[in-house]
Amino acid sequence: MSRKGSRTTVSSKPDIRTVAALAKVSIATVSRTINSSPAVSDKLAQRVWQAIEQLNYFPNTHARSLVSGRSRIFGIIVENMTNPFFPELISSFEEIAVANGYEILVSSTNINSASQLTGCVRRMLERKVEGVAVLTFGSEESVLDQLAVHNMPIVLCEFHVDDPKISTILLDYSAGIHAAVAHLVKLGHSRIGFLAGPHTLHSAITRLEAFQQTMVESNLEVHKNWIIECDHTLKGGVAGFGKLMNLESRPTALICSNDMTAIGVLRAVYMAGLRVPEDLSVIGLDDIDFAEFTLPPLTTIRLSRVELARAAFDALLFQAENSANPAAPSAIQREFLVSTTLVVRGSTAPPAEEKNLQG
Amino acid sequence: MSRKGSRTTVSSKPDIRTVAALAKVSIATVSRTINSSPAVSDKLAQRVWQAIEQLNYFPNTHARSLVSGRSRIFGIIVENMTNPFFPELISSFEEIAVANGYEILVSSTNINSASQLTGCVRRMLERKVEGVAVLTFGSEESVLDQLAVHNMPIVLCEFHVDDPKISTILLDYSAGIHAAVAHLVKLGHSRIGFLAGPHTLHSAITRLEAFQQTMVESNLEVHKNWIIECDHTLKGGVAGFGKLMNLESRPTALICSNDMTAIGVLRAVYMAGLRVPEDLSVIGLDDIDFAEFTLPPLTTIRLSRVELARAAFDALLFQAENSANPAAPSAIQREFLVSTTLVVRGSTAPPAEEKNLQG
DNA sequence: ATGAAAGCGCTAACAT
DNA sequence: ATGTTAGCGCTTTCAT
Repeated sequence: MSRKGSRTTVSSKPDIRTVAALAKVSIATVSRTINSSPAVSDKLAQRVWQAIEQLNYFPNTHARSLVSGRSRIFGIIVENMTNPFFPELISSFEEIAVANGYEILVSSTNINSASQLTGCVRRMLERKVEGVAVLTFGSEESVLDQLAVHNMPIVLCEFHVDDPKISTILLDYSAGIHAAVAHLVKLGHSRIGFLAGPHTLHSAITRLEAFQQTMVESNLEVHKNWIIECDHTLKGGVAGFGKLMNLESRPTALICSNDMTAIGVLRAVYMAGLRVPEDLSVIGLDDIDFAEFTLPPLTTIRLSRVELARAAFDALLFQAENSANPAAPSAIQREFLVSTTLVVRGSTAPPAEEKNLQG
Repeated sequence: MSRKGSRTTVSSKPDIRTVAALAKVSIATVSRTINSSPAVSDKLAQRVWQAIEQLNYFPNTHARSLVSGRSRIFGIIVENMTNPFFPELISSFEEIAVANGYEILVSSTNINSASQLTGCVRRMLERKVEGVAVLTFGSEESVLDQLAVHNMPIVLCEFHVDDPKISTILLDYSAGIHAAVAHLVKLGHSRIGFLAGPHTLHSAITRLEAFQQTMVESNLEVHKNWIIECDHTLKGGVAGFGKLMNLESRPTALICSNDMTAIGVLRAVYMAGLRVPEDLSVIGLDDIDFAEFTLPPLTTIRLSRVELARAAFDALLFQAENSANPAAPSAIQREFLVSTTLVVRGSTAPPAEEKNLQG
């Protein structure tokens, strides 16, 4: 037993045998105690816990995983960390996972790069994750194929896959977009444009379609020129607004496929010498933390990260428990719904009476 | 039941024995091949790789970790995911780690909550991480003690700890802050304020001290009233500017302890009906991705996430290799330096007095 | 209710 | 250069 400075060092790492010896029980009893098996008497359990505490013992998860076949790790794949939506989502997912005794393995590599994708899948497989949340919002075909081959439980957004191991989270964009359009109409807008996400992204298409349908239902005209494909980035928003400025006839309000695009628009409007919301009303989608602090504060359609993370985790946990327990045979929940709500802030106002964008 | 009797089907997950059987070699040869041991003949190695590919085999990291004592996981602890600096930092760290065959275990729990802290340390210990990067920038005493007890290799920022297992990353704030002050002076400013971070944070104090020293060196007066303690958040920036507005005599330029504070100031200035940079020049610190897209684009002192992540990873890897290899005895690098540079954008300009401004 | 013992899939010592 | 074998620390039958 050595001592170093003021800090006492643990002599050597205790294992389950050390604990068993100190508690004067078998290692099986220690294992049962750790795993809260009801088959341990209070008396022994207490002795074991005391020994564990005294030795500062932590079970080795690698050994546990190896023998039990359960790693207690979920993978989570996102495309792009530069959009704060994803860190926020991961953070929520992590919190829920940890609260449930799970660890997460994050992969944020570019899904469209074949080599990176293979590496990402490989990491998941090697670490023996029990399931993967593919939160790339619709650019996941390739990763899906690779994972599905290995019979991996998966949860993804937007669309259904006919595989009992794959669950789906449906995002109710319509509700939020409907509220957004209604909000604009109430303010007096009828000339409403939409800055869409990349058409290669399922979710971007779904959002656009929800907008179009809402417009039709609201008896509002959808100008083709006012629907512009952007790429869900700040720069994309700037570029999208640029295209709009080149038009002769322009909308008085703009709904953006995500907040990053909307924030880019905010900036581009400012650089153009115009003002939000006086000259143009802008609505985002996501409600990232920053949205509250833009100039002006962004009116946006909230897509709850917590709800989404919860749904993803539940889906995966159901699958994992199901796989682990042969008793529970089939009918597990494989579809989850996440709602959206409008959050009104300062980037929307009635349209200018006299002048509009062509001031 | 016999050990591996009916394990002939390709459908069930292949293990090292399956590969060995198919390649007609021993499992040791398979293991050596996987680990690129030079002691395997090309001929056998090729047979093994072929079998691996054919079977779609992935080694089980839990088994590897268990027997080798090397988990190939590094922990990373950050305080607060709402500041984009940290996701960006984690992302860089992850990329470097993965490129080097490591996985990362992120913990973003609140370090000041004792229970959360214990949980976080426990996770690191249970998953047997080989080292932990404590990137909380100076509020880490408690986590440090808990980890150090377990003789865990650690890397942290700002300050030295007299422990061979603990490495330090020194951040050269002075360089960047010096450049920032020089930039302001050149523009004609002499009335420069500083929105500091929380005084409980080592890095915040270091930043403030660097500012004060730079001011003295530049023969500029440091007004006590112009040094305001904020909390490194957007809201903190808003509040900090509010305090400044209550002063009779105000600075014409403001350096903020981080970008979030600066962005908060940008917003508060706008809400107060004033303008950046005409009425107030603002400089941030970090250069988060968003800084380029604020209104106006933020002049800021860049603290490279990539450099920082690289330093943290290297420090940990040195320690891990050192621990694993008894041959390499002592003198490993335990100090790393990360530089800062000024990035001039649109939030700085000559002070109003020097310009011919209308109204 | 408790313990003894058999591995989980792999690496590393030791043999050859 | 290749194979044999003994565990890594734990969970889980199977006995008792």
